[in-house]
Amino acid sequence: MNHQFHEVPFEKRIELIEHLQRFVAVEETEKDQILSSVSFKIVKKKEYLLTEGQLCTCIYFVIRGCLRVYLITESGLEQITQFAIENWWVTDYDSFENQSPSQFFIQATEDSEIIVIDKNSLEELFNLVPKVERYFRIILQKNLIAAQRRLLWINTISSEQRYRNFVESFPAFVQRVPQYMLASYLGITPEFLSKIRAKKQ
Amino acid sequence: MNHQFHEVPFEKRIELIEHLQRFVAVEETEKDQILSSVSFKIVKKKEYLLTEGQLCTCIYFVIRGCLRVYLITESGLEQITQFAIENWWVTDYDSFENQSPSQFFIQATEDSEIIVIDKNSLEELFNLVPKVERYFRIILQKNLIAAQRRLLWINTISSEQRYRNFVESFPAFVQRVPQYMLASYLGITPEFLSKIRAKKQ
DNA sequence: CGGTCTCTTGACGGAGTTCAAAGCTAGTGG
DNA sequence: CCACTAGCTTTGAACTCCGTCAAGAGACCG
Repeated sequence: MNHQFHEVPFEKRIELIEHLQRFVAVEETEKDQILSSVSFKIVKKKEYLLTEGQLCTCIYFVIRGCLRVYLITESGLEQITQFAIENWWVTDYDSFENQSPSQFFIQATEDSEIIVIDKNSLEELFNLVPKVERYFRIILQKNLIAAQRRLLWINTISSEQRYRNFVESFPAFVQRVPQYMLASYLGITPEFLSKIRAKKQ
Repeated sequence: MNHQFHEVPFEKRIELIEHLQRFVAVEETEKDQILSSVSFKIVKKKEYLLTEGQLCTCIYFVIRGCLRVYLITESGLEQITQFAIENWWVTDYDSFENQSPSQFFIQATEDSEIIVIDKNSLEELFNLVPKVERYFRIILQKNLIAAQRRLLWINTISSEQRYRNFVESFPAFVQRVPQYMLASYLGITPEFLSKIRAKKQ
């Protein structure tokens, strides 16, 4: 059995609720409503939460571990578009919202613990606890700011500077993924990333 | 008098409410609450809604016309990050949410008619009419999908293809802005865009 | 240990930039 | 309403960053 669905173990509940509390004030009764709408999943390194062609019916919250989102380009290469580590939400919003086949893969790059909400549960939850909808509005806003900042960086600074900025911003994260994945995420070839590193600053 | 604030003229109300109706079902009493929270503004070509260093306290909805969002890079060049035409919302979400000084300019590239909501009014409106918060969650989700798609394009297809895709997707829009702005938005030099065009397909 | 996956290094090529100059176009004032 | 000017677009030559290809060196896992 690769994929395991559970009730959310007690000690894991804290992580999700704590994250919600950072942005909205959640009351006890609401916590129960939230936790009964979500499930818990353990994925081993290299297992998939989503593959190309599937409908993406769920949204994922990383408790422990790391996920990557990527697609296969026309020329057959993996292009990584996102990573998700602890306290990050991730899904293919396009497929999730429009119930259209996804072009992406979502794969664990480490053994990971994930909270899962499916689309229907989430919509019910939005109606039941409007604060959750506010929370997601805020999360989406933050994701949008981050995506726009990445777009800006691509157009204004060199690949070398982008790599160095990234390492400075997320030093711990750089240790956790192989260089060829980092290169793909940064939009450069592994060879060129290697040459940048060889320059030793 | 450059900037004019008004009650929203009756015939303009329709545009905003119609856009809301595409995503959430708004009732008559809610329409009134929404419309009393917003104001209306006319900006002439080249006028600014936001300049670098200001706090971005408002969010803008374009009724007629076109806005561009840009910043000045370290090397002193204008880098355009977004355009907004009819039925698009635009703001600097970073400055708007965190009340930090903006690094962006928001400028009209045509004479434009704009609906304006300031941050406080919007937050009141979210509490008063939760459907509006749902609407903005959906709008943010769409913006995020678009931004992620742009990021993907930059990493997977050539500048020439990106330009041709853009022209095919937004043929009318290409007529409305000068080429050097389009080049900036696409992340290429005006010279290179000119050379692409000279190739005649 | 053996094989596959990952990282490094070098030679070469091409997409896109920079700089400079000339041709156009559109807005402005007289 | 025309002329003038400032701003926009085009063209070309030289250059640069980064990708491609190829081959070898490490590193990790069964």
